[in-house]
Amino acid sequence: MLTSPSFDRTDKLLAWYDRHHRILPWRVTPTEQMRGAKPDPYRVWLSEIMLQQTTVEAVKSYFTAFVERWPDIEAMAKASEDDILRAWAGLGYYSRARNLKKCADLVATQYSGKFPASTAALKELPGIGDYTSAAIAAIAFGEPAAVVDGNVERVISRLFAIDTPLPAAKTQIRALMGDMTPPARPGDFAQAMMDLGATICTPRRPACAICPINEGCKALGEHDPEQFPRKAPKAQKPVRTGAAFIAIADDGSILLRKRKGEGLLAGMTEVPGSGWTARIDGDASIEAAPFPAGWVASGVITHVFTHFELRLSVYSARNIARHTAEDGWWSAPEELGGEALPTVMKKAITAAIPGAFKQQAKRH
DNA sequence: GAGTCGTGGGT
DNA sequence: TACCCAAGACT
Repeated sequence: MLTSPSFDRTDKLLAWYDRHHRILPWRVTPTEQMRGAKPDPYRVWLSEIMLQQTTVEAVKSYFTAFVERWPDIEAMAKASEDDILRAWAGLGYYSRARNLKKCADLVATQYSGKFPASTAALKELPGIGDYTSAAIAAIAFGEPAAVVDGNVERVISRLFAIDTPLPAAKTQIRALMGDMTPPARPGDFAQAMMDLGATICTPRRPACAICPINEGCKALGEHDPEQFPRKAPKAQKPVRTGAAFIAIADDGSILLRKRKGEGLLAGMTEVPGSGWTARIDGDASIEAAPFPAGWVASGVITHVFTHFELRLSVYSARNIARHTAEDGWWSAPEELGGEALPTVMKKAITAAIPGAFKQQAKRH
């Protein structure tokens, strides 16, 4: 008799997930769910925001620290945005942290501390778009939503050998994902597709021989799976220059200030510098100094952002009197690690003060 | 649809 | 080395 290929695939993938799912701090395993445990919408939401364009390994320690400090939405709503930004520092894409706080406030006040359960309502919340709304609805609330992230795009574009390049193919991919998603266990199915993409159907050298749904994979049968998904070539990134000034007081404190606006690194902490942007070079010379002092060239650091590369000339001066600074604040050496300093700023400070940030060993 | 928005790891 | 890429959202 005829069997439905899509049902076969869905069934096989769920069976594979039951045996081979990754163990992750935010995940409730199939076994735990069978014993009655349910995913906490707050933890699902927090993990999904952190995971946007960010590797699982990078997220783990941040997620653990966040849920320890803010165990529920009410706790996070009580926190200040600056507290959130300090805890988020280093994870990147800082608008996520600002939207995290906005969303926590909204859910706490407008939804009585309970996340709305549908993709449509979730998508209205700040920082929650097509992917995240579907992921939360499927994982936390059992809605059979089509969860499409980069992994799913890759898996489906290979299964069906989709020649349309991304992102134009996204509508078609979402429809196909919707067809495959089962009414039962939609959250596990979504996570199964993502685990498959992360561990088997990888961007390069996919392990097709051990793929649980390799049967009927069009890319495997007729093409080179590695050639999917098709993507438009990306533009090269320009190189920008600028200057950063490390003003050091007699007790070792460093002068910091807060970045304004809503764009790059908005709301984060920085050292004084020239006004570089993604599009415009800043003054890389000592003339950009915030005030006269015995500035000494302390090297040039390079930092690569998503769409441009920044070369910062770093200058430092010691024994600066505190009243010299007109704005900002002085941060003592032992407080520096707790500031909302993005990585590019930590690099600049380290160029002038090699021991400023003692790296703590990561446990694996 | 195309830009903007971080960072670290892998090849 | 110089790329590529990772559970995208927002404008």
